[in-house]
Amino acid sequence: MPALSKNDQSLKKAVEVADAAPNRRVAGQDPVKRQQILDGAKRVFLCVGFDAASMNDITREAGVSKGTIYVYFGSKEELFGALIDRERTAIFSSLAETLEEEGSVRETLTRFATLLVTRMTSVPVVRAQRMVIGVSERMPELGCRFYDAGPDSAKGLLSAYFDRKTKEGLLDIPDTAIASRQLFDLCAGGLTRACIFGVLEAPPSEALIAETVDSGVDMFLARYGTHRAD
Amino acid sequence: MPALSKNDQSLKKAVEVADAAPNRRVAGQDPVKRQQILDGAKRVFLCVGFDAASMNDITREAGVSKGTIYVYFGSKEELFGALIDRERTAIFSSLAETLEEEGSVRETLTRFATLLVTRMTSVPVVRAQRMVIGVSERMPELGCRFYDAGPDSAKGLLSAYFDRKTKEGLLDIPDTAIASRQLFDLCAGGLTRACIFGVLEAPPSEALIAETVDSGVDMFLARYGTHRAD
Amino acid sequence: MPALSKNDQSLKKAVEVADAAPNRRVAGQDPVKRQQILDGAKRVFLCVGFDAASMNDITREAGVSKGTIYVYFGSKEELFGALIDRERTAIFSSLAETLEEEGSVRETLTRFATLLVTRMTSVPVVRAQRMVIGVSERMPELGCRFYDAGPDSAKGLLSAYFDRKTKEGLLDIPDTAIASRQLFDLCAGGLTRACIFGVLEAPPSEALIAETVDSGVDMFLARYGTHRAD
Amino acid sequence: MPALSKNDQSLKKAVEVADAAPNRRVAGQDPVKRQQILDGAKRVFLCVGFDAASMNDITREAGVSKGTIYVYFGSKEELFGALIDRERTAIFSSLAETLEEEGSVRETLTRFATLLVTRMTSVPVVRAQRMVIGVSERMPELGCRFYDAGPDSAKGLLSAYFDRKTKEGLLDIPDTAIASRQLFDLCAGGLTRACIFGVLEAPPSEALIAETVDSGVDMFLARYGTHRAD
DNA sequence: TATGAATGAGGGTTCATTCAT
DNA sequence: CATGAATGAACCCTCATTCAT
Repeated sequence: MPALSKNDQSLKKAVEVADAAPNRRVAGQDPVKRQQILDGAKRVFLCVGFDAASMNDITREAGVSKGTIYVYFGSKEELFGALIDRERTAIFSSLAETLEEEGSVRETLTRFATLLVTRMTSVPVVRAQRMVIGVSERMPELGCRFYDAGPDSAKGLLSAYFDRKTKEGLLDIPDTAIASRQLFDLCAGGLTRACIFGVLEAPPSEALIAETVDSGVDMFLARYGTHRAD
Repeated sequence: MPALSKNDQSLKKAVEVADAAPNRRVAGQDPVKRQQILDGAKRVFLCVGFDAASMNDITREAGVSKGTIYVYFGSKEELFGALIDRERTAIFSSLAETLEEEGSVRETLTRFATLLVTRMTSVPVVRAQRMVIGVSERMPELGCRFYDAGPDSAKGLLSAYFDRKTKEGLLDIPDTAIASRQLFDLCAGGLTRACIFGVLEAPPSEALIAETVDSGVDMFLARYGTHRAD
Repeated sequence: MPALSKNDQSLKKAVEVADAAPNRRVAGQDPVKRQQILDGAKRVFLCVGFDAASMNDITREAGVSKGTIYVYFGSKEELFGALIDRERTAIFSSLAETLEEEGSVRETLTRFATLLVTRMTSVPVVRAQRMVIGVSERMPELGCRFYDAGPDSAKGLLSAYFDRKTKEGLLDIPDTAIASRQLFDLCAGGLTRACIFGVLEAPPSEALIAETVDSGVDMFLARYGTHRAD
Repeated sequence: MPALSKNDQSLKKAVEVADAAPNRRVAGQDPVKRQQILDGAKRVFLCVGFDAASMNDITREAGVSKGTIYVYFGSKEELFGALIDRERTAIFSSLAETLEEEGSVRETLTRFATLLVTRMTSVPVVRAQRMVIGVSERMPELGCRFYDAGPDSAKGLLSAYFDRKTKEGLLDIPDTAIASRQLFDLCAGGLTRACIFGVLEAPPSEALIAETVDSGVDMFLARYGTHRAD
């Protein structure tokens, strides 16, 4: 069918252009190649850390030449920073939704904390945190960026939620900033730290996460909950 | 000339013995030299981190030769591990005493937690943690050793204290292992993490520590305290 | 079919010609583009020298693409050689005229030598000489070309002038080739060498040039001048 | 026999110390190894110039490891500078003596200039000059050092000689600094420049040197000689 | 036994050249 | 035909480790 066929082609072309078609060449601007490099870098950095990772390894793993990497990223540090930014975004995305869904305060906090700790203790996230920490002496802004947009943003979401629930009379929290940090520390802090130090070789089991989160939420509500929290 | 010759030899030996201090020298067994090497290594590692520290720097700082270091420590990694073991011991020493001193449960926990977080967030300890984490991908057992004998041992002390106070009726804790981890996370976890990521450029102020610890102990006692806890 | 085919070809050619602006485009034959490349190369080479100049810099400075440069010049070395040839021509052009103008032998030689040494010691010419010398181990023919068409051609002009003046009885020169080299060395050699070695950071002042040239011409005429030379 | 045996050993030790025995190890202080490195560097630098010479090539040519080179010389530039200093010293040594020997002014100047030009146009000296010139844009002090201690020192010797002979009435030179530069330029300048540019592929023949020097001295004495100069 | 000079693989980065577009 | 993104060898230099003394 000619007409449709024509439309199909137009559509395809439009999509390609929208996708920044792989054949369009602008130095250091091809997003596919950029992701390819970041993927290779991720595999190498996650395995051995920043210092022990060599640009040669990344070259091999990413399947691009060394020169190409330097077109997209000015230095090893810049490449690392871009990688961390990308990963951090993925880690902490879509946490907010869990606070919007219906349910009691206990249910909501449990749901939120469970998702948070599951992510924070996943293998790649643990490795990412290790790396960021490992270089934070030399690249301090990287640690800040990771922390601010990561744990801190999670706490920001919580604070807003606490404000809301305090107004509704379901919680009674004098300082929501402190409270959100406490919930974070209680539920996610310990397991994350255990993973980061390598004490837990694998991510914690669902049961362990549940136990930890439940204990944490118990304690949190014992302190801040009103009789209507459950 | 016999007499003179004998004197010469005696003199020489005496000098050697004097030089050798009271210790018998067996390869890699002189504890003074071992400490000397570790002291030098500490200065260098803390300043620049594991990867950036060169054995030449350590050699210079320790005042011993390269070969000697390799007699005492088989590799750079082994040296680093030995250093971390020594430092960890120092960091968590004498915490137990704070639980033995008199005072209410609240006072005791506040005292313990304040000392703990002060140590955990001191500059050298933060650096040590960063380094351990940074290399834990390559040296996994190092992180475990640090964690087990560090945070975990602190929790062990707490658990024993909680058992005692639960028996005395001052606390009501169903699972003291969980409770000790919770207290640790509430009081020390957040500030330590902030330091490790470099968000806090300097150790937290006494006021911030006090606020954090007080909030944590408040919450802890809201959950586990009996009417007799204060 | 001939007719149609012919038309097709004509059409195609017409389009090509239209596209190609007034110049016929044959690979590497557009003299304007060639000069454009050489101009860019000159700026870069003079600034940083042969080895430190990157083809990327030249590309940027010349405003043409990398591939285009390689169409016009087979390699970096070839490009450099072409540049030097062009510059050399400019450096030693219009020297001949100074020998044609009227004036005594002393005046003429002084005029000629002053112009010569001024040019030889100008910043770009000094840099060009340095570069040629610096690569002459790797590109021996380049040095020859520069020398033959440069200093040597100047000497050629002088020789002819000496022949003329000897016939006129104003000079008495048994070997004009030797004499022209001597005048060159006396007047231009020393200052040029000082500039090339960097002992003179800037080109010599007019006064220094005058002094040098005057001393040189003095000596020259003391040897070769007749009583009628002045 | 004890006594003799003892003497033998002492003697051996003394000799070792005097020779700076190859086995005496002080980092970067073994003069034999230092010369070995310089010899290797000389071969490589002279062949391809500064930029094109790679430290790996020098490593191979010198028969020492890369690390060792960097113990003796902090960088490629420092190594190059040391090499040039060594060569320059050798080039211009023992020129002074030729001015002390007996003979007429003409004979003395001819002797001095012949030796000077022979050295300046020898293959290694030509190559050394090329290298120094090639890098003088980036290492200006190197060119100065070479020039000052080289050509300039030769001119210094000449000036002193001219002063002496002027006092003796054999020469009549108003400005001996200018005169010495003139003699240098007349006799050595042209041939040296021809060699440096590669126009003369091999050092000039003895005949060519003699012709050049004779013409130069002729002219020099025509200008500055008194009737008693020969 | 303690020393430290020597090793050489490997570090991050640059750049002349090529070739698909 | 012009373009410039991609290549990858080669650059200078560092440093964990060894071993002759």
